Amino acid sequence: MDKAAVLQVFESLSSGIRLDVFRLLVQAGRSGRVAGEIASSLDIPSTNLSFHLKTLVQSGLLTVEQEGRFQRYRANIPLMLGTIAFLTENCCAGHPEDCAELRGAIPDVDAFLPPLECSKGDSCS
Amino acid sequence: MDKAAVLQVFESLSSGIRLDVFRLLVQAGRSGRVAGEIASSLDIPSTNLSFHLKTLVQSGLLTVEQEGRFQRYRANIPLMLGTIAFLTENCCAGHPEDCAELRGAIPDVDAFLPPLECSKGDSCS
DNA sequence: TCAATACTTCAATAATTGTTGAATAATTGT
DNA sequence: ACAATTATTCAACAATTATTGAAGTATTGA
Repeated sequence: MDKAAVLQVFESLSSGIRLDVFRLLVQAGRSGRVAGEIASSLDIPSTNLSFHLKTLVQSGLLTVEQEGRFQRYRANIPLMLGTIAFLTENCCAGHPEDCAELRGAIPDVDAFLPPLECSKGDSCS
Repeated sequence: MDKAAVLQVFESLSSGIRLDVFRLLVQAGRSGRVAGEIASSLDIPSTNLSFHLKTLVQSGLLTVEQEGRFQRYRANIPLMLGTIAFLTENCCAGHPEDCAELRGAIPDVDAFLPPLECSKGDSCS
């Protein structure tokens, strides 16, 4: 897995619609969903959904299989997890355990989030 | 960690420059790097780098700390890993082991990548 | 205090992405 | 064969993101 592949994965998850689609399909598991089901679940015009599905298939995060006149989409979870492996490669100069530890047990992530972003004009520092 | 936060993480890694910056800092570990070091390592104009660093800090993937006139950036690895936790929530309708298994041991991911994308006009099917 | 250094902000512009409706292709049931 | 269904492609347009150079802020060392 090279940089270009990883970049495609992130690009393909960097849209609210595509993130919703991927999550829906992760939850659907092996049975996946056909395009029309996705469109009605998420209330997205089919023409726009097609655009986003294409992006997700190109990155490899989704697979498609034809079923008569339906197209069945499924999530590719291993690719997702492998993307993290790429990011944590050669981790932590001299303290590789900083990554290793974390790969096993995923902690309470909220503690690592930054404070809420101050939006336009309001004086919070 | 909610959808908006996860989306920001993916948006902030969906640029080649930002992906390079994050990887550089993952490898740097606890010592991080100051902005100027990042700029010269990756050969990016400082004004453009600033733009990308801001994006990464806002998503939480990087932290900044002032050091005299320098700004020291560090990668936030737990946030990265937590993002995956979010994606694999409620996984795999009836077969949760599909995710659970994979969370522990990360497989040969290349096997899950799609065939090379055919670019404009060339007849490969 | 003054000049040099480190970095960021701003405004203009360039480049890329997302959305829509109309047209198209493929498949099924009658 | 025909009409209905499922989904995709295309071209126009809208919206968002990225890049640059000039100007600005803050810190340091002389």
